[in-house]
Amino acid sequence: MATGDEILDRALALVEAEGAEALTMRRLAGELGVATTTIYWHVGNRDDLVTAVVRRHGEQMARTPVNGDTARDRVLDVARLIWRTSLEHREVTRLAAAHGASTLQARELELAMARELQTAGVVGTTARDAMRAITACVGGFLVAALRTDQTPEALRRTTVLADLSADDGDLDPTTREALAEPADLPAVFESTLQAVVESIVPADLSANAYL
Amino acid sequence: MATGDEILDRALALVEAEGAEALTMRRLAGELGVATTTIYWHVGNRDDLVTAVVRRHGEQMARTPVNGDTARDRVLDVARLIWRTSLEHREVTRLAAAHGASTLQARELELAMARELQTAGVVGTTARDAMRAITACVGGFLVAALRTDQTPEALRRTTVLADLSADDGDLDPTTREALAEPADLPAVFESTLQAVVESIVPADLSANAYL
DNA sequence: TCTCGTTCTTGGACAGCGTTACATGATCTC
DNA sequence: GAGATCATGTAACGCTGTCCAAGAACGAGA
Repeated sequence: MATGDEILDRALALVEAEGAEALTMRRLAGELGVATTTIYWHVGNRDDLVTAVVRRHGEQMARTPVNGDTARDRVLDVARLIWRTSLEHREVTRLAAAHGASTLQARELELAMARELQTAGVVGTTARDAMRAITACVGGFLVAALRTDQTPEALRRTTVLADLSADDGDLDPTTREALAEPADLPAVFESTLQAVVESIVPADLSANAYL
Repeated sequence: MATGDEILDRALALVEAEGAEALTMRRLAGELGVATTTIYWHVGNRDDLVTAVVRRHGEQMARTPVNGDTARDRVLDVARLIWRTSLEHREVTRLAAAHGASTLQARELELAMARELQTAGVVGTTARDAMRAITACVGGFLVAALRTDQTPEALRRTTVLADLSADDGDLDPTTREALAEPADLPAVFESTLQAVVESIVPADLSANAYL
C-alpha cells in the first residue's frame, strides 16, 4: 500500500506546505492514513527519513540548466542556482540545515560546479578548495537569509546591533543608523560571490587595462 | 539560593562540557540540585535560557584585543577572532546556531568590526553591507567546520561527492580524487576571507606595482 | 485447499522533552 | 504576629522518537 517513494513524496509535500517542524513521524503517518511504525518499516529512522527526503529534493533541484557564456559566468550561475532554489524551497533547506545535510541537498549542483570549474581550468585540489569556498559562502548567506524570516524581533541582527551601537560614541552616526536597518541581502550576496569567484577564476585578462 | 547568574553559569558549563544537546531543563535542574520550575522562575522559557546563555558567552568572547597594523588587517583580525573563538567554544556555537542566535553570540565582536571598518574609511550602509558579507562568510565556514565533526560518515561531503563523481566521466580524475578528501578548511577560510575583505577594503595601493 | 514463511501493518507501550497549574515553604514588611 | 512577596517543589499535560510483540495479507509448495 504505502511504498517508500509514496512516503517520501508525502513527507516532502508536508515540509514544503507546513514547514520543517511539521515533519514528525506521527503527523506524516496520519497524513498517509497509516501507523507510525509503517514508516519505520519502509524508510527507517527519522534520520533516515530526513536524509532520504533531502536527497530526493536535491535530485529534483538539479534539473535546472546552467547558463553563462564564459566558464566563469557558469560557475557564478551554479552558485546563484543553489542560492535561488534553496530560497524557493526554504523549508526543505531549513530541514536540511537542521539535520546537517545541506551538502546532500546541493549534491548534484556541487558536482555541476566542479564541472564548470574544470572547463575554467581549475582542477584537482584547487577545484575542491574552490568549491568549498563558494559553497561555504552560499551556505552562510542562506543561513542569514533563512534566519531573518523566523527570528523574533528582539533577536534580529538589526535590533541587537542597534541596541548595542547606541551606547557607542566612537561609531559614526550614519553607520549606527545603517546598522539598525536590514541590508539588501541578495545584493550583498551577489557582490560577495563575485569577489570570491573572481579570486578563484579571474576574469578574462584581455579585458583588463593593466596589460 | 539559585540566582539567575548561577543558573546561566551552570548552563554554560554544561554546554561546554557535554554538548549543546545536554542542555535540557531537567538536566540543568538536576545539575543545580533544584526543581525544573526554579529555572522557569529565574530565567524563563527555554528560549530565554538559551538566549541568555549565548549572550553571556558572547560578552566573554569579546574580551580578546584586536591586532593588526593597518585598518584592513584589523578588520581581518576581527573576522579571524570570531572564527577562532567560535571553534574553540564549538558547543556554544552549535547551540547558538540551532537557536538562530549566532548574531547574539558575536554581538560585541561585530560591533568591533564596525569600528575597524570605520577607521578604514568604510561607514554608513556600505559598512553595514560589508559587515554582513564578512559575517555571512565566517558563518558559512563555521557551519561547514562544525558539521564535519558530527556528521556520520555516510553523509560527509567527501563520501557524498566521491560516490557521485565516480559515475561522472566528464570529470578530471585528479579532481575526482581531490573531492574524496577533506579540504584544509582553515586555509580555505583564510584565503576566502582575504578575497572578501580585499573587495571591501582594498590593500594599500602604494604597495602595489601598478602605480 | 491447506499450510508455511515472508512481507507488511498495527496498537500499545516507554522514556524523554518543554511547559504549566497549583500547593508549599521561606522571608521580609508593616 | 498578620499579610504579602519571593522561591521552590509536586504532579500532571501533551508532545516527541522509538521499539516490541502480535496480528494481517499474500505468494508459493504439498
